[in-house]
Amino acid sequence: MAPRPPAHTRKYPCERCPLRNLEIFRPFKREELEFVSHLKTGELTAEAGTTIMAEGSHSAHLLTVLSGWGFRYKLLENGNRQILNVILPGDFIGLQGAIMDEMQHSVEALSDMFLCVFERERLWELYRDHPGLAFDITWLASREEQVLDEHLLNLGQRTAAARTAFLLLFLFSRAQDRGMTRGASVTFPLTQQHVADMLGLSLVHTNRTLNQLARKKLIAWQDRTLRLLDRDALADLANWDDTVSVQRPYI
Amino acid sequence: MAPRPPAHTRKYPCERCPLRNLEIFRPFKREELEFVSHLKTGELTAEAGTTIMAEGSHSAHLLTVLSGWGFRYKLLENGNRQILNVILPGDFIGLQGAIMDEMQHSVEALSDMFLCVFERERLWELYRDHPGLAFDITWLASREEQVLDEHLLNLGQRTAAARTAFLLLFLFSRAQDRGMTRGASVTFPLTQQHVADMLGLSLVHTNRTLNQLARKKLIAWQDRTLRLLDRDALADLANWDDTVSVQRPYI
DNA sequence: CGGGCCCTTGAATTCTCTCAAACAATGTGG
DNA sequence: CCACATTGTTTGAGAGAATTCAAGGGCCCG
Repeated sequence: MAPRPPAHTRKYPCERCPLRNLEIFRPFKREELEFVSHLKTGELTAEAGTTIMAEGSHSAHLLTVLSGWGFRYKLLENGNRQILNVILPGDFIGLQGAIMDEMQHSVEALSDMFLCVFERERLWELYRDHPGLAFDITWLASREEQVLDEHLLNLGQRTAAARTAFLLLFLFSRAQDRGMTRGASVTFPLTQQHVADMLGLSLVHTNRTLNQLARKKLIAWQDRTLRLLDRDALADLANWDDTVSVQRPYI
Repeated sequence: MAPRPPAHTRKYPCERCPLRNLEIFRPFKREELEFVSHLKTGELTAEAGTTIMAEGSHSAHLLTVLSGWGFRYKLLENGNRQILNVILPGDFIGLQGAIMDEMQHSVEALSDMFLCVFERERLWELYRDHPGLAFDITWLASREEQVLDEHLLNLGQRTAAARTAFLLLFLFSRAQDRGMTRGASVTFPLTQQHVADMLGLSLVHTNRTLNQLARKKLIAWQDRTLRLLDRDALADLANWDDTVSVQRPYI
């Protein structure tokens, strides 16, 4: 990472952060905005397929996603991969690495991504001087915990079809909150292998399950575009609560 | 919960908190101890089998476990239960309810438990006046996230035998850190149904898998006592990293 | 003694995986 | 423009894993 460039060279100074236009994100107070702007040390572009953080490293950076898709994962010795969650705009990356000693998972870009870079060392200043922001970070960690709880329930207790329906609804509505959908469609950068690795299913079985959902006209997925054709039926299949998304903070 | 009793009626005033004797827990600074003592509003005894917090409620309390075992879980409409994690001394309960609007999971006591009660409303004071403690809370949330990541990997990518071995090692070493083991034995208040609900396996299959581990002389489990007979073989089976536990904070 | 809870076992069924092969779409270099 | 490699999807078939259903046993407690 280059040393901090003058703020005016930033593509997205915090005052014009693209996330600020989305209803899903809670607006900053003025002094918080100033502090976050001061915390920011750079910007990062990652091409699809790039590893952004590696398990075992203790990254010097905290990142906030401004655009694009990524995912967090862990590998087993035998090469099996478990995708832990998909990462979307507003998500905060690297907290584990900043708080514990090292990252216990890796992060990879699914599409080209644009990210905001913060110095890990300054996290302490944030806790000391901006309890509201500290609270926001805890909010984010707590929300991620909630999501993981839901995924655990999904893997442990649902059948392959329900599990898949749940995942697609989950990803779609997260994308929707971020203005990345058009009607019932999203540009969807995952492959079936990613879905399989997220659900703990084999690729073959994932394929058959997806085709089964497509045959029943619940979804259509071609050319990197996912369409939810019958959201109610999907929600029903997956026991999905269609609760309204509340505003969330970001850093 | 009774209104705050005078501090001297406490069974465990914070200065004599039983957790302070355990190496696994990071000691407080003096002023932190004072503040936490002031934050504490009571104590709670829960009998085995009691529901301590219910999904959907927005509990007024934050709890720290002083002794005993419990678990967090979610239910599906069909009655299926996913146990998300086991709760042991030092664990902090109810953060989700305090930060988001309501709890998305329930908590039940596995054995008799003794807990420390904090007023949820005062959490904000903690963030405002004690950034070190705020950081500790984030640490705990972040650590729980890490554990959930590991469980997701466990459910998604390991076979029943490896999954079971992993869980037993996980629980045993957590109990060990808290001084609850004697040699290779723990008093283990879970039933096979709990293990099944934690691993996403049926009771019958869990039983067969446990018996298989017992037949291979890796474990012995009778009379609420679990013994790890061959920890190396278990670790090998489960791809277990026997990393030394680092000190953790508590509130 | 009866009821409840937990563990155990057998048998049949269903789900999911692995192996193997083929196909489509895309991009590259010759 | 074609041959070829690469990546992602699809299908069939057989094997293996895990589930369900059913029943019995042990133990504790009222």
